[in-house]
Amino acid sequence: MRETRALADRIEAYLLRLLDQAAGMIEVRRCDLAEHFSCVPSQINYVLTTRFTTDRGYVVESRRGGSGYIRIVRVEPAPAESRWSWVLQQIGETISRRRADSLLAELVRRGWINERQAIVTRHMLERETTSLRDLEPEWQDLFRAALLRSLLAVVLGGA
Amino acid sequence: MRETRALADRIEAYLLRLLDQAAGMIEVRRCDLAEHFSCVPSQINYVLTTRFTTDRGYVVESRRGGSGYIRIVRVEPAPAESRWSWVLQQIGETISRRRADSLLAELVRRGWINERQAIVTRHMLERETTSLRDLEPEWQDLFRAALLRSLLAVVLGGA
DNA sequence: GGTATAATGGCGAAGGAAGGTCAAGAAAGG
DNA sequence: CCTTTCTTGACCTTCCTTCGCCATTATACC
Repeated sequence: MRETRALADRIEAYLLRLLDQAAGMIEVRRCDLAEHFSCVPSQINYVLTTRFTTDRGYVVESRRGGSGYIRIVRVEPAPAESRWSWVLQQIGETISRRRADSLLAELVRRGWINERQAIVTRHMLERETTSLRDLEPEWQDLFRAALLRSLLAVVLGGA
Repeated sequence: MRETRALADRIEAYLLRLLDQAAGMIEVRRCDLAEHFSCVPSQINYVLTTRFTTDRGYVVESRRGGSGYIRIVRVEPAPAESRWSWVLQQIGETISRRRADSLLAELVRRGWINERQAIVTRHMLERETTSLRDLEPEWQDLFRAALLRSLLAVVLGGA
C-alpha cells in the first residue's frame, strides 16, 4: 500500500498548515510528530533539514532534555527568495575585500539596503577581518564570506 | 500529566518577575522557593547557575546558616556607559555558543532586540560557525565573537 | 566566651527525558 | 540501470530533576 505522497511531503504540509494558523511561529515536540505520523523521530529531522532551510526563509531551533521542543519560525519578510539566493551566489564560498565592497555598492544601487547599512556592514567586515589577521589568508576570505552572509541575512531579512 | 514548560523555566520566570517588581535586586530563601515549587532545594541552584549568569548580566550572592539567603542582582550598564559598550564587554574576545545564547536571551529580555532578531542572529551564529568547523576550536570562539559583534552592531545600530 | 545544635545553602553524581547524527537500505524518478 | 530522495534504526549529546552528603552560620546553653 503506497501513499499518494511521500511521508516527508505530508509532514511538511502539516507543518506548513500549522505555521499558517499560528502566524509564522510554532513549537512542536519531535516525538509527538513522529507518533502522529507513525514514523521514527529522525524522520522529522529529515523533513526539517530538507524543507525548512534558511534559503526558503525558515529558522529552526530546538532544545533537548525534559520538555524539549522544536521551534520553526518563518522569517518575515520572507527574504525574497530569488533576491537572497542571488546574494548567496554572489558571495560564494570565499570573498575578497574588494569583491565584498563592490557587492555592497551594488546592493545599495539596487535599493536593497541603504547607504547607512552598507557603511556599517563594510566597517564591521573590515574591522573584524583584521581582528583575525593572524589567521591564514585562505581562512580570512572564508571568514569574510561567512560574516557577509550573516550580516546580509539580518539586514535583508528585515531584522 | 506533563507540564508544558520545564520546572526550571517556571522558576526562572518567577524570579525575573520578582526582579522586575523589585527594581533589579531580590533576596529569597532557597528552601522557600523549593517549597513554593514543590521541588528539591538544589533545583534552585540549577536554575541559578544556568539562568542567572554573569553573561546574562546577573550577580548571585548567598549566605548559609541560620537566616541564610540568596540575593540576585541585575547588573545594569553604568549610566555613562552606552548599551553598545556594555554589549561589547559581555562578548569579550571570544565567546562560546552557550554564552552567546545567554547574552541574546538577556538582550531580548531587556527589550534591546526583539525575539525575531535574536532567532535570526542565533541561527546565523550557529550556521556560520559550523561552516568553519574544520577550524581549531579556539578560533571558532574568536570567530563567533567577531560574528556576534558584527550582527549586533547592525541590529543595535552600534559601531 | 566556648560549644552544641539547628537552620540554611552548596556540590556532585545518577537517572530520566527530550532531541541529534550518521549510515545503510529501500523507493522513486530519469 | 543509475542517481536522487526517502525511511529506518542504533547510538550520542544535551538538559532537567532528584538525592545524599557536606559546609557554613546563627543561636541557645553552659
